[in-house]
Amino acid sequence: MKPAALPEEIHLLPADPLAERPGYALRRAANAMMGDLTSRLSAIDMRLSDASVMMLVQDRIDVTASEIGRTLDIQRANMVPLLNRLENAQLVERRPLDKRSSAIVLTLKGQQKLKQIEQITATFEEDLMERVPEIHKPHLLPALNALWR
Amino acid sequence: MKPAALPEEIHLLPADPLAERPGYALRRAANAMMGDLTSRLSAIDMRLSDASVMMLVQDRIDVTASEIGRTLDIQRANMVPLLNRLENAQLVERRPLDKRSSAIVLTLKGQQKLKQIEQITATFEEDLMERVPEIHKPHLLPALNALWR
DNA sequence: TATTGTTATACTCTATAACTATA
DNA sequence: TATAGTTATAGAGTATAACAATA
Repeated sequence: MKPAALPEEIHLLPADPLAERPGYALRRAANAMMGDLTSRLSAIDMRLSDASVMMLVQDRIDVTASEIGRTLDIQRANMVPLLNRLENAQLVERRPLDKRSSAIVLTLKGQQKLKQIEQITATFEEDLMERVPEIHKPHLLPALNALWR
Repeated sequence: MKPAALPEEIHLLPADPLAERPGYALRRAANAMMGDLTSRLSAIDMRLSDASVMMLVQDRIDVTASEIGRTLDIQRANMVPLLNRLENAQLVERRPLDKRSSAIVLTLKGQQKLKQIEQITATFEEDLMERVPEIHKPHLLPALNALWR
């Protein structure tokens, strides 16, 4: 049985019929979100993927480039230029674990940059969730995570 | 006040701390969704953007390339190769409205293709929503639309 | 004067294949 | 034998700037 339309949808005319499609709405929402966050992070010379790597590295010890890639769904090959950029900016270091792999660790400068990243993302997430009506708010994250985890 | 954690989150250990971030979850969910749908649509030689254009054109009369672009957030310049592809595949026609703009209309073949698109997307959307726990389901679409509309 | 369609181009992100050195 | 790191490259998708013709 189809659930009844929720209050805030009733008055919306389908000027764009695609907006009723969950896949389309998901795509547009993600694009809007990424555009906004990309622009905010560019103020501190960070890309989305840079920031996600920095945040992941913080929480783990002896994490390798391959592990980061598997966790964040970034191809192993694409981790190389990404980490090179971060290393050239002296934000991370490669510390050899054995003769073929290295732990990626934040430098002091990297830890400072991470604080900026966290300020920006915290404000960003507030602004993001502020747009969502109160009734829907607690459902968004678990619904999204159900779609990919 | 922060709402209490919902039941299905309680047992989840934050193996990936980024999964608690709504922006990150939105990005991953959208990527997973797009990968799936892209692969399904490739079976009938359609891309995501092709399918969205076909579905939009169906519902409107005398819609121009520029209007489609504005509605779907596709640059005017990028509409040209897209529509050329669809026209070469004899799925749409350009019907001159005046001396500078044309209405984009589905051909008979295009209408048949659209039926295939609708079958695929309907099944896709069922599979997509099936992954979302019942309590969250009615909240997903309105929450997503609040993020970009 | 603003808009449409168009061309050409550049840039980012992502994917793939292959290679070596090591576990 | 499988995996880590790397190189090189190719492909999507998207963005920008410019132009002629027309509203």
